[in-house]
Amino acid sequence: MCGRFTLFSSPERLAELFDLAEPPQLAPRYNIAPTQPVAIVRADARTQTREWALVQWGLVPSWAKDPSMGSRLINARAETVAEKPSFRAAFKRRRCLIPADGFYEWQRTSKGKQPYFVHLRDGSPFAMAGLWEFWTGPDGSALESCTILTTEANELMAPLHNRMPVIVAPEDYQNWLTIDLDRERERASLLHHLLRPFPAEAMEAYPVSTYVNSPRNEGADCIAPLVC
DNA sequence: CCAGACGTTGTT
DNA sequence: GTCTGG
DNA sequence: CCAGACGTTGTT
DNA sequence: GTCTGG
Repeated sequence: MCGRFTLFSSPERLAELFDLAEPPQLAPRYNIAPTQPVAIVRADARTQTREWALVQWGLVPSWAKDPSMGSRLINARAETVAEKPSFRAAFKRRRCLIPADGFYEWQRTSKGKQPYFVHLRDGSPFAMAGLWEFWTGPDGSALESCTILTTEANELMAPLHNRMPVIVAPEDYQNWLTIDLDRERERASLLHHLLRPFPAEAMEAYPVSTYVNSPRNEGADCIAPLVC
């Protein structure tokens, strides 16, 4: 699954990867946790352009009575996302990309839980597949939120965990962001095809200190290789 | 009909 | 043990 | 994901 | 909002 990740790549590099006119205003983050604000890239159907947004991690369905439901909807299974009541509306036309340059997974061992930092071999930032949603409170307050899609683990991840976030290849960004399943239902299979495990050969993982365990620890020490 | 759930993970 | 909050 | 709380009354 | 269970 994906319960923590990082985003410390330069705004210029992110603007280039996501083909955005303006670099996003983002400070480096090494321990992004559920309920915190996360940067997303989404398409504006009106203007046919991409935009950045900061939304809360943990999807709050539009029909939720209060926002507390979000803390339990930080991930959505790719296999069932099109059918689940909490996600299906967003899957049709509110998909997004969630920029990251790595994520954490905790391996369960006889000695407890060992965190690992997982990243691309070449160190590039990448995009996780996400959904976003909007919610309006009884008092008119507005909230935007998101969730990260998961799929089965690839060969690299399998020893650590049975699930991993969906990583979208750059050539698939446009389809993921812009297909409208209300108007083009036949393209659902194309979208589902994108939600496959990323190639293990392009990824790498190494153990890190349990310093990362607490969401209060936000420094670069989170990704320091564990010295035994 | 109304009430209550709506999710993922992991563990047993 | 289980739920909520970050 | 992990960390931290988990309760009521009354008083400041 | 929509579906399932009583």
